Amino acid sequence: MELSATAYVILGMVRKEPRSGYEIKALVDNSTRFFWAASYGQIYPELRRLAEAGLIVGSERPTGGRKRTVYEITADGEEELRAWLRQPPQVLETRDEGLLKLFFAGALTREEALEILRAMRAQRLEANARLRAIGEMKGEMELFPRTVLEGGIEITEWYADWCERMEAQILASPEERSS
Amino acid sequence: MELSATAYVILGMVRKEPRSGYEIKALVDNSTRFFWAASYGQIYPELRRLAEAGLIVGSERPTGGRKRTVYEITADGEEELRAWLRQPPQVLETRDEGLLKLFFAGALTREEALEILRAMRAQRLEANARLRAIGEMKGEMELFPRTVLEGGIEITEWYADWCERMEAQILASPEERSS
DNA sequence: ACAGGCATGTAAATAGTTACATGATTCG
DNA sequence: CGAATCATGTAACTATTTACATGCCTGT
Repeated sequence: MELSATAYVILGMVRKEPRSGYEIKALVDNSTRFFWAASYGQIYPELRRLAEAGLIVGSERPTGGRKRTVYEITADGEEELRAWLRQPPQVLETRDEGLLKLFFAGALTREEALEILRAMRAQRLEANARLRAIGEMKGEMELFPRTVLEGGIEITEWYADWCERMEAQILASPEERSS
Repeated sequence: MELSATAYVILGMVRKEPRSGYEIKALVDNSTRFFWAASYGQIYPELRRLAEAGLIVGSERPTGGRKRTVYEITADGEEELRAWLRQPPQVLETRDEGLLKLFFAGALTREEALEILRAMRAQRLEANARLRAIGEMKGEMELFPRTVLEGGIEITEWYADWCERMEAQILASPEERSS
């Protein structure tokens, strides 16, 4: 079958209750997006493919007169999801423009380099605040989503702190010849 | 001009000394790949584009009879690189299949869920070992690359530790109803 | 002689984002 | 009434990976 990881995000999101594409997108944006994002351009076509493969089924559930299709997982879909969850995780990729810039910061003055660390710190603090807000918004959460959320809160905090420490460290080190 | 971040990786890599596409790829794989990867399929076409734009210049430097083109940065290229480095970093994305699986681990037995954490821990420890090996391989490094490398070592350690803590925590918590 | 590394490149496929289009409903 | 949100979708683009092809050079 060979589904993409994004397909499994969808399977996971409709496992507990039927959801529309729009709802899935909103859920992703408040949860997995920090380690696995998905856009409408992926979600809607993927919903169609999963329905064709018989892993989910759609049904019309209009809200008032507004057209709306919700999808729920089938027994095949649940089995497929579980089989995937049992495989050891492979993908682990990061695109971090801040670290990349810091890596090349020898081409800048020290003050400009410190600016990168400050911007990075602000990024982490912002992510941290958003994660905390999500935690407060939702009342009680299930064990695993909560664990992951709290991990996100901890790691963004750690990272912000690292930026602060490195700022101090670089400030204390002698300015190197840039070329 | 609108260059991709990957173009700046190349500019940064040829800033100090002329490099071939092959060397750039090897450098990336030993440094930025942990936060910004690049494949041959990106590097070679990008080298051509950058040369056309006058940001780098290529020259033939065969090794023995083996054809080899090395590229070095131009004054325009340096200015372009520095201008980019001064812009606040934007992109910050992660694709972490482990966290994604952990997020949905409620569909598994607790033992299977713990397996995910163990696999994640192994992933971080492996990354940590590779980073340490890189640090030992290279003798003395410049301030910023070294800072970034040490940050990578610290964070992979922190993460491996988190996995361990979470394993213990989940083991201690009562098994929830999976549906 | 052969394996492994050096070196360059491309085609095809996959993944993913962005921008746009459309239209209904709800709330102030 | 107008703005925001609900809702679905697609086209175009950009990014990126994978697999393949080619061939030389070095060391065993």
